[in-house]
Amino acid sequence: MCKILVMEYVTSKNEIKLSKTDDFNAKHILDCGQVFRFSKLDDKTYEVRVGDYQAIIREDDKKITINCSDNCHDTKFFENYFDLKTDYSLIKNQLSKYGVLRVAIESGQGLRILRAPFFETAINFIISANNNIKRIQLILNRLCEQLGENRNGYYTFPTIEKLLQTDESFWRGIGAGYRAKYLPKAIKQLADIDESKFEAMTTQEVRKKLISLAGIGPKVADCILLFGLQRYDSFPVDTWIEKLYYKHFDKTPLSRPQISKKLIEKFENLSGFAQQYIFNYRSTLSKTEDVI
DNA sequence: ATCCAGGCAGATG
DNA sequence: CATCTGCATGGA
Repeated sequence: MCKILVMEYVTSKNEIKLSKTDDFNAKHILDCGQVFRFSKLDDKTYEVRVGDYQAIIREDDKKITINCSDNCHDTKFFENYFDLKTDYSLIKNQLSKYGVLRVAIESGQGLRILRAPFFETAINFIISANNNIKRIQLILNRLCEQLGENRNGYYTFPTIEKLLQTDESFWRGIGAGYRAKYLPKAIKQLADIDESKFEAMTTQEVRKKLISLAGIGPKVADCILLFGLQRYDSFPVDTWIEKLYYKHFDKTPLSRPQISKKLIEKFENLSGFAQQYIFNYRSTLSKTEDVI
């Protein structure tokens, strides 16, 4: 048993228990487009899969329980994945000074940015381009069913070795569409990257490197930076963020990279967190609404 | 049936 | 530098 200062939680074997808190909400964590391999099992239970591992999250009246799959051996992987040592009350306080964010923060209580593995995140977001979340999930589930391992109840994410063997027709076959033609190339390029070299690089330098890879442009790079490399001075701007920007920030037309730049100047090192609260707020957009 | 989704690559001003 | 076009697929 161990006890941590910030968000109180205890661990034993493969289980994490935290008292009911405003800083952990499975729906908000999973349902805001940073991760795609998850399922809602019932009203109080979610399952999330990442790499070789799986976790079951149960939200009871007074506590939240995270059960990690046996192959985790302990709870360390998911303690890190859910970033349990980061104090979100601090982040929320800082961001609340921006009036426009208050409602988004309030409605996104318990949202957390995951510390997802770099390689898997890169593949996920190459597939995400000009796609929708449902279909991204569909494609990734097919990928794992075909190339991952069946661990009695869930499929793992394929190894790099397996992915290096894929060709364009494989990706077409699982519904990746036109993204199929650059996925095999991107996988080879990603496999050649030594992630530890990023540590000495600025966010802009890493971003430039990512954009040089097949199928990765500014937006996908920003998602990889934020979710896979914990670069919180990133602000991915997709169609939803663009609409919300015009609705809540400024009507003046700008390109997406310009919107991103402007919002990073505003939110600085908390840009990524601000971005997720805003993205989580996208459900408030009605489909017929005229946004410009 | 038409539109759209966590956009990118390549071509053209 | 900015802007324009083609691109696969499945759900609404």
